[in-house]
Amino acid sequence: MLQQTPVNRVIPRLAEWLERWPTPGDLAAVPPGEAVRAWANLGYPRRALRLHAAAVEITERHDGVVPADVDALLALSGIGDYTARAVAAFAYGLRHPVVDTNTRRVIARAVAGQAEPAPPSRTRDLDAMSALLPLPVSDAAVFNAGMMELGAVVCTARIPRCDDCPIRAACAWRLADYPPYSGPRKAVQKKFEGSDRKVRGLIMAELRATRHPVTDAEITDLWADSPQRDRALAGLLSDGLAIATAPGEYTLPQE
DNA sequence: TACTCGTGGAT
DNA sequence: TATCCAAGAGT
Repeated sequence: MLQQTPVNRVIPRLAEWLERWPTPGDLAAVPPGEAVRAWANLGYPRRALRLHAAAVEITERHDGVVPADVDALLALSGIGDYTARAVAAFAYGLRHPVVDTNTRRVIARAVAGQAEPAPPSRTRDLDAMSALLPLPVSDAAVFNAGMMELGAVVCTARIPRCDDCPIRAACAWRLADYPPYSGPRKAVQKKFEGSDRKVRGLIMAELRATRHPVTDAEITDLWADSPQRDRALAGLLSDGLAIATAPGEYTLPQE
């Protein structure tokens, strides 16, 4: 849920989710569409599908217990470099570097003296964090969490609160008098209004809103541009977020 | 590598 | 109002 989604938006949804499905086996026992429906408006609904798939994989391959091994975690659906190490470090207390967008920014500023991090690089990011990680196992997990929290609360992207920063005296960016970012510009995010994402979101909201099949006519009412509408629906079918139960009738995936 | 994938709060 | 950007992953 936290992948590309602010923590405060996740918290209430996570609470509902864990009450309904306390274990991977509980989630694996329901159709994937139920996970997509409960995902509600968290965004990127493919994550719900992958989380359900991971629950099935954990149930079948790991006796229903979330693995602690990073490679075993990486093999699960929807679990990548960040999430695998976050689970190993925060759920199991193991000593692994955990690098998210906040950590990358703190390292860029406090260590490298740059206003913004370079584009994410698995090798460079993990190496940089490994070099900072305390040796004691119990300290490592706290440090991982502390770097993320510092970036999320104090060393923020837009307006960093340097006056409140506990490491301001040692910050390389501050010591260099806040030089502006000079590296490669990150790709600008495309406009959401009028985008395929917008149309996919409209169709998904319709599918979530009812347990009856949604018809072509209802989907047509959602968006006027038919090529774009067709493209969005085809994409959802291809992703497995929607299935055709009959010609011109669609639901969330039922198995 | 570059692109795609939702949604909504903050500025 | 428009832009930014958020505990990334898959292809």
